[in-house]
Amino acid sequence: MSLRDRKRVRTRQALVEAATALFERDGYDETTIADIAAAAEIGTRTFFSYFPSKEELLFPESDARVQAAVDAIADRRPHESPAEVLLRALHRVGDDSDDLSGRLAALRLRYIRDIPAVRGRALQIQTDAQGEIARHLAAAFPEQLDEVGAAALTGAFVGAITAALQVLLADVDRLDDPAAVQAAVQKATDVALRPWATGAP
Amino acid sequence: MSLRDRKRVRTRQALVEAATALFERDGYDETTIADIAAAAEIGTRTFFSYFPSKEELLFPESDARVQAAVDAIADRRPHESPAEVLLRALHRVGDDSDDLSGRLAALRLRYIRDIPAVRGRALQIQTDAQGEIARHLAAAFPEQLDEVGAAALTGAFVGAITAALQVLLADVDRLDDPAAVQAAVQKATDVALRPWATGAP
DNA sequence: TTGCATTTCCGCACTGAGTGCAGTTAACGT
DNA sequence: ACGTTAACTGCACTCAGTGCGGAAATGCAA
Repeated sequence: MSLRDRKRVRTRQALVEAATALFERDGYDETTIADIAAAAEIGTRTFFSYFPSKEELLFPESDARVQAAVDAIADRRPHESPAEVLLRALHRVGDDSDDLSGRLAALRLRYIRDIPAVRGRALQIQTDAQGEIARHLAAAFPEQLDEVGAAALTGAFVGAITAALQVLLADVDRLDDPAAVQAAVQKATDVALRPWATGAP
Repeated sequence: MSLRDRKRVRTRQALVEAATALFERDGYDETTIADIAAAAEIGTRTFFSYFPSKEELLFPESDARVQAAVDAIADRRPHESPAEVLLRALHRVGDDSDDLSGRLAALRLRYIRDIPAVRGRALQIQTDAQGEIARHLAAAFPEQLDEVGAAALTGAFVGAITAALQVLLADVDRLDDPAAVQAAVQKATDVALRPWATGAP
């Protein structure tokens, strides 16, 4: 890894940290990109060569989570059903929960609730990830699933979990308490997947 | 209904029509709010007292569809299960398909696919509608569903249909052909709900 | 019709996100 | 050490969206 690359990674990291601190101190809307860039000691214009928009600062590693799910699908054992594999994949994403502690994650949860632009972006990312997972799932089970069926199955699981989680998190006032959030995630998956737990299709 | 109110409705309508025409002619990004306001013969500033943002022009009656679903839930027959009622409600939303013809609807579908800001807003609206429907469903079946369970059920259905539809619409190049779109919607619901069709929970 | 209150309209000035361009700086490979 | 390539950054710009204050239109009562 070259000096250039290392520097780039370091600057990117600095931007996320600066943004986290400023968001915590002043709030999302009150923090401008110019502020963040200044705090990370780069020019305002340069910010946009690291992140295409302000919202993206809150989702710095969304690719890695998708990758984890895709890997989980690839690791399937020969006798597993599509639903079982998908469940394992989604579980692995949820377990990526060093992400649930962390100040940025707490901010993210709060802003997904409170700030429309962030919620919109989060939903987009989720939809895209869902599509990617569905594509891999279909590829892994060519006999049992076509693209549409895989999308429907994935959409049902993700939709159920997300919707349940949204209700549960609405009541959590301390979004920076990892235990509370983790408990909500646990309960959401339990409730959402109960219908499948008995007689899985 | 007073003159004031009638005028307001007329102006709102004029804005949607002007926007539709300009979007069709020049494209979404190339059309500015100033253009639209000018075409509807109001000041640029006044636009924002009719719509809070440019995206909103594409969703001028999202409330009505939610209301249709809520009404469908209220109309339940005594023996119906939550899933059955929900299915009927979602079906009624899908059948609101004078919306599938219409130039605005075609633009909406295209832009949901192609323009991130519009996709984000569409997902937000869907999520909110989903939550509203789930709340009413829970209220209609207090013995069988709590808020979380209702959200999960609704999320599963909507998620499945939406995901299936997205795959199917990706292949439709003529989004302004109501028959093709209607067929995709039909197939999406069929595929998505097949797992429930047999042994419904 | 007149007069007054309320609502709507709309110009102005402003902030902040995001882009294109062009010049400079810094890292890279040789 | 030197030319090449990529990154940095200031500048000028467009556009979305907001706050404010005055002007115009509408509603209502006398």
